[in-house]
Amino acid sequence: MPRPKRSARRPSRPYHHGNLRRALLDEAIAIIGAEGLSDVTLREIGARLGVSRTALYRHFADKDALLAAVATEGFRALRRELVTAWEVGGRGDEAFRAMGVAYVRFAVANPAHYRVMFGGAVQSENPDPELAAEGHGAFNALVDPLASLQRDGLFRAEDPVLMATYVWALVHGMAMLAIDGKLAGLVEIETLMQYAFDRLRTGISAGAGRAGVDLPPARSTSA
Amino acid sequence: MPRPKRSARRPSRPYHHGNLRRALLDEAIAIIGAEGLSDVTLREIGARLGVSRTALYRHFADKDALLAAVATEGFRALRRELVTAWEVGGRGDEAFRAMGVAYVRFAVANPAHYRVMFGGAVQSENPDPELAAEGHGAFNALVDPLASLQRDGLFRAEDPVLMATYVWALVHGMAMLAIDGKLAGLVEIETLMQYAFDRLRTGISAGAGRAGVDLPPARSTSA
DNA sequence: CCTCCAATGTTGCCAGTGTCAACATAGATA
DNA sequence: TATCTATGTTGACACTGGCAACATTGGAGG
Repeated sequence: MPRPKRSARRPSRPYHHGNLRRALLDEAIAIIGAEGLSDVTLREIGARLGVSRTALYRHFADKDALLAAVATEGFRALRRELVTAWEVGGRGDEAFRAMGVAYVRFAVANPAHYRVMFGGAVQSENPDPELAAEGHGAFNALVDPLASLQRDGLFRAEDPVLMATYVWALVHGMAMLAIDGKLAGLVEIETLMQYAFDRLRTGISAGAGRAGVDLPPARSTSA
Repeated sequence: MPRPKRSARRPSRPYHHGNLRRALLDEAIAIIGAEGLSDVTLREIGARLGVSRTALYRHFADKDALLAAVATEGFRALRRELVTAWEVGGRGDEAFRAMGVAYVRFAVANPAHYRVMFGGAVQSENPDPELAAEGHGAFNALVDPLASLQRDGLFRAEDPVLMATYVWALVHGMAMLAIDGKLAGLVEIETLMQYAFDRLRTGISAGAGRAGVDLPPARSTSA
């Protein structure tokens, strides 16, 4: 069922667009957010920008390169969310939980975009250094706070990269299950998060208290 | 780059195949395992079976229905792995860890198939009751042992579905990160698993011992 | 046995996709 | 001003999933 294409070319735009690369990227992200990945088609992007379908090839090697750039933008935005949560939260124990919540909420709020960031559509072939760099950046937004909490004696003093990967797997898993609708009828994602972060804390915390007994009251992550 | 198509139709096969539905399914799974999801094309499947490209439509509504069936088979196989790990492992604490290891290894061994089981290619539209049922079956292979360990007083006595979902998110997250190559240069998946299951155990166990102190020695999951 | 029909498989065709080669245009540079 | 190069366009092509119309068959009823 062919959607009615809006936005035929603006009557009098110059032959050269000026900043087409950026526009293509933004339009792709917009479509992903509004319609979904399957509606991201070179022809559709071109049509919306009033530009021909192959104009894109002057700015990206191919469609995968465009999606890699989309993914890169995603990691950049995600890192911003994480850093904000950490700093606004007070850079402590609770702020770390807030980062986890922010991570999952980002994925749930932008499911298609989040899938592009992972999902084999991209990374398998050409490694795209920019994407890798931005991905590491987002990961480090997790590692650094964690190492800091270890230094403060709040978390177990273990390889912070290993611990961060563990935490990453947990939030990524919750995000993916939520996005793919696998939690329907089981649990609300917010409920799962609160439970998971409690159990996570018990698992990695260095604090006193017997295992199986909750640590001091701590909860406030606006949920 | 068009691959050379092998297996032109066998000279004298009867017009009616006999059990084409099963053959289509197996061939799709075979291609997914050997080449990847993007090589699963109706024409390719037909060619390999020496059957026309649209024969499939007498057995599946469309390509998504075929993939849903593939996913269903995947959940069935996964559940078998889990149940085996639990029973062979002795239905105890260690057997539970073995289930986790088996889960992640299944995904890593069959990455494309595992992606079909999740990944939006399938479940979003027509719910496919068979797929849902088999998915719940695999999930219950996790819930039941967990509830059993709770009854034995080994794990915290909490909503077993909630706890199982938490565990599921963790193994799913590790599996996806590994499959998507996001762990490259960070950690080996087996190392991550061993660490994660130690921390998980500390988090959900009801046992004595101070938090932050490892529980009694327990490790043997052939890794 | 024959007849007929529903199930199964095939062929022709269509719209839609990503991509390339050849061409067009225009901003910058000499 | 002349020309060069970056940028954008047009016309193909091979490939995909899917439908409609047709072909072939095995089996059920007479």
